[in-house]
Amino acid sequence: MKNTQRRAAILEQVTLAHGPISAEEIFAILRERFPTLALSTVYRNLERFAADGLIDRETSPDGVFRYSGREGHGHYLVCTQCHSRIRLHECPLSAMEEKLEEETGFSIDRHQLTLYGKCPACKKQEPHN
Amino acid sequence: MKNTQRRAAILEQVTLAHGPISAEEIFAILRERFPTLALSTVYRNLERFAADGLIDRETSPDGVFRYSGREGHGHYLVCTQCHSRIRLHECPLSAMEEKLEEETGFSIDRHQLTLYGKCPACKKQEPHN
DNA sequence: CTTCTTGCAAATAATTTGCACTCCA
DNA sequence: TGGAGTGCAAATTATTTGCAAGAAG
Repeated sequence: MKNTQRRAAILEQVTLAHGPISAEEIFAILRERFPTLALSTVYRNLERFAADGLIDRETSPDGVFRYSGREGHGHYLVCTQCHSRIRLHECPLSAMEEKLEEETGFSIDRHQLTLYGKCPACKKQEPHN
Repeated sequence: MKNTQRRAAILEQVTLAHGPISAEEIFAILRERFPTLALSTVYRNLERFAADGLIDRETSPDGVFRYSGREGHGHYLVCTQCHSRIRLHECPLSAMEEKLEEETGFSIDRHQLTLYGKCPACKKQEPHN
């Protein structure tokens, strides 16, 4: 894997991002620094990183791929209205996984958990209940 | 909401399905019974059902929307190789959710949890480790 | 009848791919 | 220099939408 400026910049954005980030979002950010950057380059690198296990890929509820760094496997609580996000620090699943592996014979290698709801600010805005 | 044959058949497939099922999959099944059925009709009805809370929509790891009936909120353990699926009967999150609502002020209304790994059969097939 | 549904075809949106050119090792 | 990396445009795939015709209440 060669080391190019764009490749490094893409990976940097993933790890810099506050939470899971999409190819388009990275593209928008890096376009300023690299005016000729192609969206396909972003996709190709992200897929590469994910295949090599450098980053994680997940699908957000709107059906878009989002990538996140591996600085600690994280789960999120996201607001369905304003998309604000809070990272959860505990992962209640590690324990459960072992038990499941025994019960089912599967070998589990990853899981995705995301919780959806309304953040305090958005709750206030709609008293239509 | 009017009651049409196709609408009923689509909903039936969702509830009949073993696990989360896609629009294309439903379309393929129902095409035999309704040769003129349009894929857009399947999508429109599924979206309608989901909006009305009749069924749940989630995104599978390949980025495709999959719909599932609400006969018991369920989580799955799916094989990344053969896509076989096992439904988990316990949901370790209800307890956690309450605590999180207090801590964060969010009101949580749904969550998605899926575990990925290799099923026993597929593990055997690849001793390339 | 009158409105909700549907089929069909065309429009979007996200992602992937082919190919010629560029740049790092 | 030689192959990995990139830009660009075109191809795919999943999903959505407009509109005229069909069926349900």
